Amino acid sequence: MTRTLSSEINKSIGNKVKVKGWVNSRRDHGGLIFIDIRDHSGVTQLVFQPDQKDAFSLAEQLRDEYVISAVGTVKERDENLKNPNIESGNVEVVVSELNILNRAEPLPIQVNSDQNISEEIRLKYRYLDLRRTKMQNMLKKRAELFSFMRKFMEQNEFTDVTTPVLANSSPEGARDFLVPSRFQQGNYYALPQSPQQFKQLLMVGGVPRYYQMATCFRDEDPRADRLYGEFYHLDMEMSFVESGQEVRDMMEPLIKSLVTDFAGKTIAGGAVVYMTHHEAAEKYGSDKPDLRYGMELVELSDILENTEFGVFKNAEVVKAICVKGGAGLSRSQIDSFTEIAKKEGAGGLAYIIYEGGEAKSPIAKFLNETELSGIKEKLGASNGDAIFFGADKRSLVNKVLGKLRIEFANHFKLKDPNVISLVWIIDFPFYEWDETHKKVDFGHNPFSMPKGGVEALKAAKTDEEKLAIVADQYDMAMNGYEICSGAVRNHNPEVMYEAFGILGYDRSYVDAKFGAMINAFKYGAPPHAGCAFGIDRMFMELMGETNIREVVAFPKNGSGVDVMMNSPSEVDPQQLKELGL
RNA sequence: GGGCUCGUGGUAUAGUUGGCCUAGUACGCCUCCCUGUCACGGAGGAGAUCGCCGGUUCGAAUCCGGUCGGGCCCGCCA
Repeated sequence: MTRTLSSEINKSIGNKVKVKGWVNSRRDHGGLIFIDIRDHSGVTQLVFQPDQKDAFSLAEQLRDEYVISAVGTVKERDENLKNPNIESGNVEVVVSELNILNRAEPLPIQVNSDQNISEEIRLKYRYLDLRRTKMQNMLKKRAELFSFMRKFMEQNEFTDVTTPVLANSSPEGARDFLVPSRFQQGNYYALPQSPQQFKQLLMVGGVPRYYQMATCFRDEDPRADRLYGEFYHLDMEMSFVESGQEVRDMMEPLIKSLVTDFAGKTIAGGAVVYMTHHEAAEKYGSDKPDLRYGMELVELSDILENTEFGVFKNAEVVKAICVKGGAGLSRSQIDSFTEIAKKEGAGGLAYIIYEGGEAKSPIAKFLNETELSGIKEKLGASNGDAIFFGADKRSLVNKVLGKLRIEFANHFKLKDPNVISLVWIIDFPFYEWDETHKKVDFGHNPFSMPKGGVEALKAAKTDEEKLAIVADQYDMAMNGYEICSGAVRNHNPEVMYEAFGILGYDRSYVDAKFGAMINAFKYGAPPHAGCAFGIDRMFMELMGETNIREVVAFPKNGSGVDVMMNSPSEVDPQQLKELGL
């Protein structure tokens, strides 16, 4: 007699079976006891009758979450006793022999109900939380995802290479986790923020196509879409590639297939959209736009060229978005959107509401007829809609309206959960303006290749010219989240020196910080490019979750604490002594 | 580092313009009854100094100050 799973029990009518699992619920009728036994595959009803005296009296002791094994005969239920709500509802196991494998105290959280439980408690008792069906499915689905991605990479002849977890601190980027060295006291390893340098060195090492399900470590404040501490990249790199297009063409089929085949959802507009970084900022006020809904930012400079309205007249740019059905917003709702705009840095939030054939607006009296009709026409507004304005510096207007666009989409529930928006954002600026230090600095990582190569770098003299340089660098946005970042890498030491030189760093700085890479590039580095997908975030979106901790077995909380394991924790002084600390 | 917000039996919550609160409800837990339930049902019961400290007041879950913890956001995340 073999062990039978709940999901298989329907096939065993008339057979003697052994089932093992947890007591999901009990219904003790005095002279008849029902126990729902749960295993990873589902739930089965066990019946205990008084004629099986030993089993029956033992069954009276059962409580929720006791671990049991039972031997009995699978019986088809009478028609009126079938339960269509569970997979095994047509049968039940009439038990002749019961074993209590382990008892359980009353659980701090109920596993067999859908009651809301605070995340704090769930994380503290994660091992119980994971028993819930939803979490069981999540774990299975996540394993499926990893397998799905691996198969794709293997089919395309990528070589899985594991890279060190004890690595070096990177000079740019996020805060590192440091590991003190026992041999070299006073020196530290750092856990890698990504295998960036290793994978580029693999290219130099003659690996044509590399990939890895890489653990990345960053000691930065978490968010709902950002795990604390560690997360997973689908990291890949290809050699003898000179354009980002080759990387995107390689990976795009995987992502599309993840949306349709793996998640069973639809791609917004049926295809992956291409957009430059500049266009994304101007049309959507974001470098990771969600294209499941419209509300594009529309520039009104031409219409308002000669406006008398001071706020518009003095602004660098005036843009607006049209909110369909926005006329239905209440005064207090508009106020709360105004608050959001102010929080983003706007002075206020001007609007026009089209209602009953009229344009109602606190600013209408400052605009003439031509301007009013021009605005309405250009935004495509009609009765029942509302237009919201941004008038300020261009970057601020884009940011504010971009944020409002998302807020309105949430308010009007425009994000279809069955549709996934995929956008490649290309042509990222090579440098960015660092407002904190009032200087030009690297926007992303310093390893990208500027379009136009070393000549483009040498030609740029002013800050403005430097900021206009574009990198062959690209992101993919999924439903408004950045899920991938990649670039054609800079494999030429001279370009590397020049890229840093422009920012005022001399050769010795580059040699000191990126010695291994610079050295390697001197010995025949092939041109190469690649990218990395944030697996956890992508999985979250594919599963329709809004909190990334929902799709990870054992996440840290917002303070970087594992409340179940109690880490981080103090260590034995002897351990510190060995490390010279 | 900053902003917003939450903290009430094991769990989820009501109460939060001070007194009708001796803190209500649901699930869970305990005892008893029950041979067809499947969110079983019925009867009874235990369990909370309302995160913590201090203050205001005749009176504080409720107001004030501080503190601890959670969540969301800004900064940060090459």
